Amino acid sequence: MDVESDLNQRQIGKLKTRQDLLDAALELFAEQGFANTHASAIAERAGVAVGTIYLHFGSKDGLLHEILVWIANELHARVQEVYAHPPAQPKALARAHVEAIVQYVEENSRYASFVLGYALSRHPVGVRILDLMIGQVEEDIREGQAAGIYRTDVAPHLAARAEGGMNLGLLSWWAENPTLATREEIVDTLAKIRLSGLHAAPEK
Amino acid sequence: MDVESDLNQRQIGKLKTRQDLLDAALELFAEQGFANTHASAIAERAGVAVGTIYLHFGSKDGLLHEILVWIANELHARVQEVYAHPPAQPKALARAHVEAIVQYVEENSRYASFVLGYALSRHPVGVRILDLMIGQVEEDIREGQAAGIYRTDVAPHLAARAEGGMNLGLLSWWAENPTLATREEIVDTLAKIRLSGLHAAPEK
Amino acid sequence: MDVESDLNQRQIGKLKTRQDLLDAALELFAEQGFANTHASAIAERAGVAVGTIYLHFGSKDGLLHEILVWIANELHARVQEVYAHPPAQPKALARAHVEAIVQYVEENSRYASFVLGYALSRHPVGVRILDLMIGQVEEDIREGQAAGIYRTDVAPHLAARAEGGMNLGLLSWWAENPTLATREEIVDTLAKIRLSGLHAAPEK
Amino acid sequence: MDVESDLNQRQIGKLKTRQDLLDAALELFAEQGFANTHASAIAERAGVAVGTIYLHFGSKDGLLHEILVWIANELHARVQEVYAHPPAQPKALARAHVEAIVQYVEENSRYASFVLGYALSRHPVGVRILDLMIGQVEEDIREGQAAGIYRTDVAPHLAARAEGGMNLGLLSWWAENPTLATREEIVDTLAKIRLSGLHAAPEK
DNA sequence: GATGAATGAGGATTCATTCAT
DNA sequence: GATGAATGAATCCTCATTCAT
Repeated sequence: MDVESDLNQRQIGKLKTRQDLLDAALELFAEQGFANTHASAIAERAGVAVGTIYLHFGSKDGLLHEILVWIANELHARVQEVYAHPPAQPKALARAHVEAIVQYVEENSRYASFVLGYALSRHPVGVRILDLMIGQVEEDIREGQAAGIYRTDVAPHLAARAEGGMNLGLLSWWAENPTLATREEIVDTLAKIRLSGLHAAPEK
Repeated sequence: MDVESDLNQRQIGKLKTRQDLLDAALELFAEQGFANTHASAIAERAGVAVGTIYLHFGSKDGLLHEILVWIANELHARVQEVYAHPPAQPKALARAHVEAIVQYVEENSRYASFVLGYALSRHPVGVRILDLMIGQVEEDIREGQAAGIYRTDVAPHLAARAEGGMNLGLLSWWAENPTLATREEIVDTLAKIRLSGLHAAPEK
Repeated sequence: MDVESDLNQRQIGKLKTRQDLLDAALELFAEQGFANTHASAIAERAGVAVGTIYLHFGSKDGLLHEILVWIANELHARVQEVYAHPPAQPKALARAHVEAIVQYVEENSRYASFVLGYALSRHPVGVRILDLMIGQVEEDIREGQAAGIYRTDVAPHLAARAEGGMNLGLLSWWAENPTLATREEIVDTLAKIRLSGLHAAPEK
Repeated sequence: MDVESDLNQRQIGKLKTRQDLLDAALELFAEQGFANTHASAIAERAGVAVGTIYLHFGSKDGLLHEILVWIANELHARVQEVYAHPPAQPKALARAHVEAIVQYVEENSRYASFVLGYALSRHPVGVRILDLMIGQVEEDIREGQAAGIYRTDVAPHLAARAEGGMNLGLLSWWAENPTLATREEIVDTLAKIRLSGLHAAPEK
C-alpha cells in the first residue's frame, strides 16, 4: 500500500514536471521563437534542471513536437465537439466549425500565433498537423458537394487548401493584433467569404 | 574619360558580384533552408570569398533581407503590370491579378516555397512584405466596394487578410506539390472562391 | 547528508575548475599577451573544454577582468597586513608599505609586468584598480598631513597620483629587468624619494 | 621649370596626404584606442582611400609608429628648448623642465593620454620612447649629483625611472581629468616631491 | 600616387546535449 | 527521477592587407 501510493506520488510528480516543462516551453517559444529559446531558459522557468528536459523529451525538438501535438489535439477536440452535436442547418454547421476555431484562438491568443506559424511553415510536424486539419475541411466540402450545397466546379482538395489558408492567414494576423477586430467580425468575415465570396450578392 | 570608365567598370563589377551572391544564396536557402546554409557555402557557389558577403550585406540576415525584398519587388512589378493595362471587366481584372501571381510562382517554383514560407512566418521582413501585399489587395477591395462590385458587409482589411491567406496557403502548397494541380486549376479555384465562395450559385 | 555532500563536492569541483582557468590564463597572458592568447589555448592548459571558460567568465574579457580583480585583492591584502600591525615609527610604516608591494612584485615577477601594464593603461578595469590603490595612498597622505608628518602644501590626491606613478613606473621596469637592481635598492629608492625627494638633505 | 613645379606640387600634395592621415589616425586612436580603430575609418576621416595608408606607412602598425615618433620628437624639442637657454638656478632648471612637459600635455590633452599610455605600456615603440625620456632625466640627475645638488645615495637610473613614472602617472591622469587640477598645481606637486619628498621640511 | 572591391586566415562564442553523482 | 557542470563541434564574422585599374 505504502509502496503503491509512493509510486503514484512519483507518477503524479513526474506528470506535473512534464506539464510544467510544456507550459514553460510554450510560453517562451511564443515570446521569443523556438531558435532563440535556450533549453536552460525553459528549465529555469519550469523550476527544474536542464537535464530534466532530456529525461522527458529526449531533445529540444522532441519538446517542440510534443507541444505541437498537444495543441493540435486540443484544437481537434474542440472541432470534434461541434460535430458531436451538429446543428441541423449546413450553413450553421460551417459557421459553428469556424466559430470553434476562432474561439480557441481567442482563448489562447498568446500562443496561437506561434503555433499557427508552425502550421504554415514547412516544419515536418507543422505539415502533418496542417494536413490533418485540411483533411477535415476537405471532407466537409466533399459532403457539402454531395449534398448539393457546395459548388462542384472546384476540386475539394484545392478548395480545402484555399479555405484553410484563409482561416490561418486571418487568424494568425488576429492573434498578433487582437485589438484590431472583434471575434464576431473575424467569424463573420470567414463565414461570408467562405460561402459566397467577395462579390456583391446577385440577388441584391 | 578613362577614370570615368574605370569607375563604371568597378560599379558594374560590384553589382555583378552582388547579384551572384543573391542568386547563389537564394538557390542554397531554397535547397537546404536558411539555417543550414553556411556563409562559406554561399561564397563558394558565388565564386567569391566569405568576406565579400559581409562587404555587401553586412550579415547573413542582411543577405536574406535583400533576397526577400528583391523577390517581393519582382512580384510586385508583375502585379503592377496588370494594373498598368487593366482589362475592362472587373472579373477579368481580378482573375488577371491572380493569374500574375500564380504565373510568377510557377516560373520560380524552385524558390517560391522558400519565399512564401517567409511571407507566412512572423519573421520581421516577411511580415513587412506581407503587409505590403495585403495593403494592395485591401486597396483593390476598397475600390471594388466603392464601385458597387464587391459586398460592403465585410471590412476591407479583414477580407484582404483572408484573401491573402487563401492565396498564400494554396500557392505554398502548390509550390511544393506542383504535380498535384495544373496552373489553370489553381487560378480557377482562387478566382472562384474569391468571387462567389463555395456556395452553389443561387442563380443556378 | 548525501545530497549535501554531493552539492559540496560539486561546488568544490567548480571552484577548482575556476581557479585552474585563472591560473592557466594568467600564465599565458603574461607569456604572450592578452590578444595573442587564444581561448582554446587557455582551456587546453587548464585541462578543460573551451566552453568552460564561457560558463565561468562569460567571455575572454570577463576572464581578464576576474584575473585583475584577483591580483588586486591579493596585493591589497598584503598591504592591509602591514596596517594591521603597523610599526610605531611613521617612517618605518611608509617603508613597510613600500616593502610589501615590492615583495609581492618580486614573488610574482612572472605575472607582475603583465598586471602592472594594465594598471597603467586606460583599460576600464585597470583604471578602477589603480583608482582603488591610489585612494589608499591618498588616505595615508591625508593622515600623515594631519599628524604633522607630511608637508601640507601639496594636494593629497595629486601627491598620491604622483607617488603611485613613481611606484608603478619603477616596479614595472624592475619586473621586466629583475637583474638590474636588488629588492633593497628598489625599496630604498622609493622610500627615500617619497620622503625627502632628490635634494641633498639640508641638514647635511 | 614646368615639370619641376609639377613635381613640387606632387610632393606637397603627398606630404599633405601624409599629415592628414597622421592627424586622422591620432584623433581616432585617442578617441577609441588603437585596436578599435579600423584602417578604413582612418582613411575615411582623412578623406582618402584605404590603400593610401599602406602606400604611406606600409601597415597600421607603421602608422602608429610614425605617430609616436612624431609626438616624441615634438615633446623632445620642447624640452630641448629649455636646455638651449637654461635658467642659471638648478632648481629653476628642473622646474622649467617639468613645466615644458606639463605645458605640452596641456596643449595636447586630447591626445596626451593616448600617447602617455603607450609610453607606459610594453609596446616596443613606447618602450623606446620612454627609455629616451628616462635617459634624459638620468643625465640630469647624474649632473645634479656631480654638482652636489642631488643626493648621491640613490642610483641615477633608478631615481630616473621613479621620477619618470611620477611624471607620467600624474600627467596621464591629468590629461583625462583636466578639470580636477590646474597646471600650476601639477607643476608644483611634481617639482616639490621631486626635490624634497613628502616629508615636512625639517627646518620648519 | 591613389583607389576601393575583394580577400581569407583566424578566433571568439554558442548552446544542445551528456553523464557522473 | 533529477541534477547541473562540463562538453566541443560548429560558424559567423572581422579587418588588415592586396593589387588590378
